Amino acid sequence: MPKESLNIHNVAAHAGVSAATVSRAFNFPDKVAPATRALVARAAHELGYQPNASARTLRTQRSRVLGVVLPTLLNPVFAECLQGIALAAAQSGYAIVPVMTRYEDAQERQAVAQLLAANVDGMILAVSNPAESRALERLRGAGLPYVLAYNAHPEHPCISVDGEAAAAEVVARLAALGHTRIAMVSGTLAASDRAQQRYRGYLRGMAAAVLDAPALVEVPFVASAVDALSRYLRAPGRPTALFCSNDLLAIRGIRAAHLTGLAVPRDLAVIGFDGIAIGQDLTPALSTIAQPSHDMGRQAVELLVHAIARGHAPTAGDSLCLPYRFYDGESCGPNALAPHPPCPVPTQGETP
Amino acid sequence: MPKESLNIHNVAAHAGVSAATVSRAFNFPDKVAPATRALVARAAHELGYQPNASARTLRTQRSRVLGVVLPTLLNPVFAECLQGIALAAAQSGYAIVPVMTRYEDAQERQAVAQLLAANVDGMILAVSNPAESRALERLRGAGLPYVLAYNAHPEHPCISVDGEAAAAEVVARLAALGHTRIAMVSGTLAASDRAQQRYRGYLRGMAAAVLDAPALVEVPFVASAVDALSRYLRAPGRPTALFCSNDLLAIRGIRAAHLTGLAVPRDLAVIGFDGIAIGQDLTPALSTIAQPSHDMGRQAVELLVHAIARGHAPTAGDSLCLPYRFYDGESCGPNALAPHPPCPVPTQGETP
DNA sequence: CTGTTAGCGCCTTCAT
DNA sequence: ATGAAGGCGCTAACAG
Repeated sequence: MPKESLNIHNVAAHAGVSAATVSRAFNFPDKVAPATRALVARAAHELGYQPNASARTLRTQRSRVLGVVLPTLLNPVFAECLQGIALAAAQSGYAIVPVMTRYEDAQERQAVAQLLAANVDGMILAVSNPAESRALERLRGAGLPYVLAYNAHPEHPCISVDGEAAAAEVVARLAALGHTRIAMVSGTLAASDRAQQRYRGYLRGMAAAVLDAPALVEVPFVASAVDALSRYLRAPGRPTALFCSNDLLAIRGIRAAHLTGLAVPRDLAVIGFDGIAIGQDLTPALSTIAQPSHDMGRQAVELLVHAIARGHAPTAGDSLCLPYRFYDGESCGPNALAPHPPCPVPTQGETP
Repeated sequence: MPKESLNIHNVAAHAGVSAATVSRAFNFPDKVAPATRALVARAAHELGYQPNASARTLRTQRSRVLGVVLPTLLNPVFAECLQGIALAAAQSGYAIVPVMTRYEDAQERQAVAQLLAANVDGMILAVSNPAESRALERLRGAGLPYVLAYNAHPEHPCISVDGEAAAAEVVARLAALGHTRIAMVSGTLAASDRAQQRYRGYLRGMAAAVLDAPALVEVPFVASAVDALSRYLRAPGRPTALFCSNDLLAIRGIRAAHLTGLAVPRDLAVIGFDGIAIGQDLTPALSTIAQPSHDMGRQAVELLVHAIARGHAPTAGDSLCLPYRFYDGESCGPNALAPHPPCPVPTQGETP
């Protein structure tokens, strides 16, 4: 028997008022006489009373809970985002219920179903592919307010960064540093619209620099990424620069370089994507495109909370494209093998 | 209007049965005739009906929600643990509500109060100091099932590892490698019983090795850890080995060493604590005491879920001390300045 | 300003 | 095996 039911009537009795007054004292303090309010407050405090959230939710149809759907917390970028979400939600008086989906569509659908049944007031989600997500369809069908994070799609409300522009900028910087053999590394491309977006940017950047783009290096299993990349770097005609679609891959790329006897950045420049905090404490410090993960979480919460307060779900028009920043770390440098000294890097640093 | 109320009566009407039967069909399928069950299932499916969690919670006094109180997700060790908790909880049919407290006691208390009001069935928490936690008092007072994670305390149910033994083992290994000036680095000691436990182990290990223990290096602010440690390593009489009370500090210690011109492990051996996944992909790969964070989360959930099913809260007697493992990475090596070649390392590798 | 009343959606005896 | 009825704790009209 973990719970002794302590309800509004107990407090009402203890304070010598009616239950309705206690309710009002909690929800609309100004609608009750100061003296009565104090009376109720004291009674509640003495008994240690807290309004029952379930009853309140049942009655008002508002739970003050936000659902959060993320691929995994094993990638710090999502952990940082969830931290931002948690803080912002707490500040707005919302609790959160996170569900991890491992980048799998089936898990995403189940997560949405579960959160729908749990009466959440809204959802924040990072899905593998918004364009063909059954989970999102279900969500729209339910008419529940939601915002995508990291994903970008014209028909959904999204908090994202312009990954394509960022990737193109990375390539431009590498090209300016004298690199010509610039390879891109990603996880399973089909599993992430973000990786696809970055790959488009990479191709665009390569075209702009009039460089041949070698085949994309797809590393399906993170556990074997170091081995796969080591093998890749040992093969003839290896690139002098690696653009990795996320920081975890970049870190493994650096490790692979070391195992292969290549010094970073002297023999191989490595640039990541995400800007996870730990990257800046590594040696070499990670060069990367930093997304404001914490802020993305915060903004997603605020968009959602405001929309809920306004009474209608966010729409694609509410989407926000947040600025990214290039962290010029130590894992990226000029091409030591270049025939000519590199020209200065372009000055553009942020999205418009 | 995000929700069209779709209740048990709608389904009952659609199926041509009573609401009670629908309820039973969902909760006790065997208590209803197979034909009726199918009828209800079809009706529910056609209407897209899902039982309302709040109403169910209100009625049954069971929410199937677990509260989780953690310091921060910015430290991967907690993110990994939460991932484990989330997976295990999902498997057991529980949702989770995490709250982050930044190592602050006031936040811990508020988190517990919030989760109590949210009607969670149980809580998993990592607090800064179980011995004098007001939050835990409150929790015991409420009689709600809970388990501590990472913390170890004789009067609470805990899932932990023997940090003291682990720390002593680290020192023994370093001593065996010829190190005599072994320093320990931690965050604010007062803010973490785990750091205190590890410090005790360090002191014990130093005494056992008949070595003088230099003063503890306390690094209160993580942001300035690299600077602080760089200064420390530049001072005369610097240690040849650093035992850091967590991996994040160890990574910063390695960075500080590089900035100071010290090679790791040649000039400075660095050992961390936690075993965060990313540590194994760094160069040098992190030597550390690995805690089974994922498993700790899983076990905490299982302990709690079983206790809830049994009907009474876990007690201190249910505590579990999980085995740790020493990851022999590349950030730790023999003392190059030692007068004699080091003896072989001890063979013990795990807790009993 | 305060009290009375009537459910929110569900589960669970108690009858049938 | 199924149905009828009451109430979990709370809030929102409506009276007074």
